[in-house]
Amino acid sequence: MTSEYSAQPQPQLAEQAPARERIVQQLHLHGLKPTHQRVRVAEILMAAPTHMTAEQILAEIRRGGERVSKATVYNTLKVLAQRGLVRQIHLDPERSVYDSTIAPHHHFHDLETGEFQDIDPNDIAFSRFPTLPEGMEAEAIEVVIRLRRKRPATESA
Amino acid sequence: MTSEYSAQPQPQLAEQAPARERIVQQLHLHGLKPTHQRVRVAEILMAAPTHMTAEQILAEIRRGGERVSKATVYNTLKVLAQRGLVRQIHLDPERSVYDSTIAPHHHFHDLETGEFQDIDPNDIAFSRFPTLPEGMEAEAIEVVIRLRRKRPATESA
DNA sequence: TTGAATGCAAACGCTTTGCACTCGG
DNA sequence: CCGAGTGCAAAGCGTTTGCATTCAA
Repeated sequence: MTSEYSAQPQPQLAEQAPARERIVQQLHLHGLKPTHQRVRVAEILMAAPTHMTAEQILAEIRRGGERVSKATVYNTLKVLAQRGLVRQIHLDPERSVYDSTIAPHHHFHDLETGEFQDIDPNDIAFSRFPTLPEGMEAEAIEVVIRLRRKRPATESA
Repeated sequence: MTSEYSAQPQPQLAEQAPARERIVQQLHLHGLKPTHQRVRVAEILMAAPTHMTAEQILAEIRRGGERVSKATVYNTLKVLAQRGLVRQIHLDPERSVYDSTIAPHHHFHDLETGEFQDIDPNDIAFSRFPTLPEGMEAEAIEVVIRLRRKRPATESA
């Protein structure tokens, strides 16, 4: 039950194992000092395509007995998002969710668990699309499909 | 520069003038005691298709010199949304926005002003759509087009 | 060494809640 | 009249900020 799946449009990464080193490199490349805390945050979020809240990441780090402050997690996530290493999404009413997949894509939103799941951008195409307001361009097109458990209906035919 | 436009799929309302009375009736029909404050909130939000935050509605009521508490505006909006008279949308990172159009539709989101604008559901159609997860059904399909002012690019051709 | 990053707690902005007072039917 | 609704202020929750301390280079 690993959470590895590789359907996302990512450049084929090298191996997964020396993840920490790749993270350190990426942070460097983006002008960020790879401190212990930053590496941990990035590592947890970017290990596989997922959607996590700041609190979840905080909990995950502390679960391993390591020290981090809430502020650092929030600040780190903000910086990672600013530098384009992760993406902050605003589809949850209560909190920000960070998405490790930065390429454009869409989401299923399970209304019962609150969880998000990626939809491959190739699985959605438009046959009709609105004219954009004068002088504007689309920075992003986001489709959210809010899901509910099908009510155990009467099976007719 | 009135904000009236009627492209929305609403049942053709009677006149617009005796709005207050219609509001009072609607509140009654939904089991809500039509107090002065509730009528004002509903009136402001439901006068025309718009998107407003609780603070904007509060300000609008007070602008007319009337008394309302912030709590009442929030509570009223919550109740109106629960009863299906308005719709609460969660596409803005900082706050809830209330939408007077309850029929399913989509949104333009102006990233510079933060404003939302409705997209007629007929202006969007899918030619490819993902399979929903087993046992789930789509409660809503929301498309958000995040807009940015086109940068005054070089006019080629 | 030394500026950048961290930790802690206080501050913040939006929203909800507790409780006494008031109002609508 | 009497319970539903209101107002106010305090509490809650997610997130940010100020400042002294610590750390990576």
